[in-house]
Amino acid sequence: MMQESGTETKSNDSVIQNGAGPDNHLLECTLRESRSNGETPLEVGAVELAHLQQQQALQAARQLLINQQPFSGIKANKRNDKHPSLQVPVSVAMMTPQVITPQQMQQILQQQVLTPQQLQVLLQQQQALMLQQQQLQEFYKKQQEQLQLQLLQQQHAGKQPKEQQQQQQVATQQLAFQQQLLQMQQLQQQHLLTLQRQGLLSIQPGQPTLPLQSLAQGMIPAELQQLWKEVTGSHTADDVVCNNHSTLDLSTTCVSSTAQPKTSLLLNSQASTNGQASVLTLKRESSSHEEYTHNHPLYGHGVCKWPGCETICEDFPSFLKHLNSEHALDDRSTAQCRVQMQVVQQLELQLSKDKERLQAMMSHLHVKSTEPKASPQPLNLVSSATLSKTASEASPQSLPHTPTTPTAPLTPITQGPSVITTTSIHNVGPIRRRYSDKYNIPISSDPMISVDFLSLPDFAQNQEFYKNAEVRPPFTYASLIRQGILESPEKQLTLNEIYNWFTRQFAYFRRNAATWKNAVRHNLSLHKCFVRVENVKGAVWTVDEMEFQKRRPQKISGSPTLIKNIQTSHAYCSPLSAALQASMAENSLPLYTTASMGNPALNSLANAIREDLNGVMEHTSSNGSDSSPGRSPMQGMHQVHVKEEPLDHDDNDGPLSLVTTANHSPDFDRDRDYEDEPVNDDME
DNA sequence: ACCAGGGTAAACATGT
DNA sequence: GACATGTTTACCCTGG
Repeated sequence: MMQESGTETKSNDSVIQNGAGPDNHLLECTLRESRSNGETPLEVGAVELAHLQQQQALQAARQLLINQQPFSGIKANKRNDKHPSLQVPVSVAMMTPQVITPQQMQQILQQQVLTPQQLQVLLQQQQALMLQQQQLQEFYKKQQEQLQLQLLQQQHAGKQPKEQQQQQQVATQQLAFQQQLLQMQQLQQQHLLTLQRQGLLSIQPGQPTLPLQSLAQGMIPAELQQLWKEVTGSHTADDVVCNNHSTLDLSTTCVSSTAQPKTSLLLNSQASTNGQASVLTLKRESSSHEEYTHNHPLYGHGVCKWPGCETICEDFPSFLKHLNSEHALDDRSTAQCRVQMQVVQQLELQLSKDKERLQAMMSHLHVKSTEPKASPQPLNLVSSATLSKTASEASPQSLPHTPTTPTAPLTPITQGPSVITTTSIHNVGPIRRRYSDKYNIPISSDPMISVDFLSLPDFAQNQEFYKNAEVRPPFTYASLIRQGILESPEKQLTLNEIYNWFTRQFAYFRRNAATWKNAVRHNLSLHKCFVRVENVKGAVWTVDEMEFQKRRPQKISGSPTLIKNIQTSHAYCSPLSAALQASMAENSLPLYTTASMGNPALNSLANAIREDLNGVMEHTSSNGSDSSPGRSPMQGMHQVHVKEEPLDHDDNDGPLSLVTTANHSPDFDRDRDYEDEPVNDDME
């Protein structure tokens, strides 16, 4: 048994590494490549860039999806280690970090300039973009396959007009989707630009390509329109007339005769390089030449950033010369500028659509983070005021050291599929006091609140977040251990299984295993609510729910905050009252059956009962011998001690039979009274 | 300042 | 002896 569990632990550890390591590895690789790209004078075409960035987004999206499942993500991570993204039919070149990589998001976090709401919105927008890109990419691939198939057919069967038409249609569709992909990419650029403009994201010196391209391609339509007016003058009116839409839909029929067709944009054709933007450039140069010398939107890394140009200019004067000569005011440049405006406009529209879609998705998923109500912040998105300290707490790197190290790096928060809701937090168990306030959990401004548990649906919902986000769960070890045990089908787990549960449910516990495992063992031994039961297979740990309830600090009546929260927070949905539990136990009901736990109605009822009793019993606990603040008022009333009878329960599979006893130790921990547990003594 | 709860580290014992 | 498991103690931090 011991050997077996030991093997399990080892394999589990390896799984942990596989689960967390490749992920980081992938991200690090992405970052590295991005940075190396920024330092490389060579450039790739926009299409290739778009493909690569879309693959990045795909990777991230896959990661998000994969991580929703406990173990599949580990395998997927392994797969990601091999960089399957490079198999896409694009030339493998340098990657420009125009997709907001997790590192960048982490950077944002570290800069502590984002409010949680902002961050949440950004993350979700990014996620939505990634997913949409994935869809487009898949569709694009299908179109590509179809095109190739038809090409083959054509080769064998000879060319026929219909097939040619079909082929053309497919090609057109493909181009359209390519354009969509490019637009998605540019949307992300704009997204990033918005971040930059808001000062939320600073671009490191090693990544000059990013801001330049973003600036070049992510201009706000209003600015472009103004620019357009300045540059084109009388042409503007024609544009408006020409537009089929009220916006800047500059179709190819509208642009001038020398205008590039739509495909030229997405294919990044080597359009002749002369354009009217140079006028503006000159205008700017005349005003503040120095200012734009190193920050010209159209110049970066010795390369002209005019769309489709990429002419190498050794220095800024040569670039200016090139700009004046090649991108002068002519129809072609005008057309290019129009196309760019159109792209920007469509990006704006796309962004608004994506926002709407995001809202719909969130409302569908009952995500509460964007609710306008007070302090609906997700757990991981702490307020900026407390970000630093919380970050150190939440950082997996900070796990081994003491909580007094606020300088620890911020946790790389991987965006999880769900967001922590305040209601569900309290369903788990006691919130770790020192973290609860930092996490800005509105409901628990009183750290002594003891709303808890037995709401596995809610808990599972939050678990989805913690499975992916390396955020330290704000629950005590005892609560987590208990949750893990109660989630097990037999309400009992071996130590190793508890370990596995931790690593499975919390990305945070996939690191520093020695630390938290020690803490788990410590808590198991320390807290009386955890009962060790030996059977043939070995020792398993169970939860003495009454003991667990006893430790709950009860200051409900004395806490105006709590009272207020109770009134305003729909009673936390699910805590099962101790009274109800006791009643169930007395009636030989399966205390921890999944049915009872998964019944929201029952949980609500239990919660109401519990709250009422808490309020009533606060001052009626007549057990004078127990003045422990950790004692629940319920215990004075019931004095029911759920205890295990190992002799009665089947060694193999049967759930533990629960009998009630009348006596128990009042203290939850420290004074663990083993006389109360003759079973264990007997067994040991 | 004190206390309690919680986290972390570590020593130690025991069993495999 | 190595390792897993379990117990215990000590120290620290946080919040009341």
